[in-house]
Amino acid sequence: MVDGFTYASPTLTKNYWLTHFHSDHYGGIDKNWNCGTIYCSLPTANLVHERLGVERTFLHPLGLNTPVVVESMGKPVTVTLIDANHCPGAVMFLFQVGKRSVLHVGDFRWHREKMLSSPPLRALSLKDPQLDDLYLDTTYCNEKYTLPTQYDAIKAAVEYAVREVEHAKQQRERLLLLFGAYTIGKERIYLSVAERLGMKVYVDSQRYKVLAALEWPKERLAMLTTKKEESTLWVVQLGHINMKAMPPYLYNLSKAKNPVQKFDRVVGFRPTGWSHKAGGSIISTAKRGQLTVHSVPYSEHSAFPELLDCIRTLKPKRIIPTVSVSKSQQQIDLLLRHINVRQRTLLEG
DNA sequence: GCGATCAGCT
DNA sequence: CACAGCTGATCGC
Repeated sequence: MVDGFTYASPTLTKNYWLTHFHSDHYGGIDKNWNCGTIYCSLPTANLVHERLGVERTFLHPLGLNTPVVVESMGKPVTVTLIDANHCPGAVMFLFQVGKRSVLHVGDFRWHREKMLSSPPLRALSLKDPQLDDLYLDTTYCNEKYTLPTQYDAIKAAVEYAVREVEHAKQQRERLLLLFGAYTIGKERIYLSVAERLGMKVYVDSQRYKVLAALEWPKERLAMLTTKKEESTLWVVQLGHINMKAMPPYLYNLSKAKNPVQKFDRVVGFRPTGWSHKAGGSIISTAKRGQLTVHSVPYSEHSAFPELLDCIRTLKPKRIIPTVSVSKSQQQIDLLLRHINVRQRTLLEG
């Protein structure tokens, strides 16, 4: 049972698998969990314990790229965790039972070089026949979802941030940079900007606790501060990066009766794959008075061309979509149609 | 007044 | 609309 905790029951199975710590995947886990062992990565296990109150005895963290054997329903199952290139701690599960192999990607952003650097996955890509079942993150399973690489999206965001800071310096403006993020996810974009600008990153104490649970190297954790005065680069929830929620950030947010203006301009960065328009520049910008919002098409899900490369590489016998399951058949048809068109083109060419 | 659950919103 | 939540209303205690 992968990411299916709302269906959990002690009679069903004792082995549960959690791909990553996002609420739509861990739903069903709470502090009273007692249905069996939850296997996951170490960062995910830390968060399930600290944020959801599950006892460590129920949590079984596993390392990456190292096959382990778990007894399930009287049969030995070999399982390998592979980095999913999604949020911190996110993994894919490769299950092998006898001759049968199943890959559940959880949520993932396919990256050919990164993923084939995992020995078990590279071995799988070289075998023939390869994979029986592929449980696929079909979030962007449509031709219209072509996204820039994460590298290019981050590069664009860094350039915009540098330009904003230089402009503010010339104008002697007090500038606040805001970066939207989920509970976990979207860290690379604000860490890259902070590194380039030589700034610390302000996070509130709750977010600091979460990020401190991710087993980061200490130099990366040391880029963070929980004191607002120590940085003008702040991380806030994604829902605050809009014209309605940003005005309060111009002012002192304390409970003081008379708010004191602290900044002349607030510039928010909104990292989301949904904002992307084909053609034109990578980042789109909206301005109103002292507020600016830069939408950055930075995604932690695979774009459509990446999904095609994934299935061409792994050649699964069967694909099972895990996102917007109501249109699952159309999603598979679309993938297969593109694969077939490409194969025909190659043959004719 | 508290937590759990759910509709509504972004 | 999707994702990954957050806010506010309602319910049970």
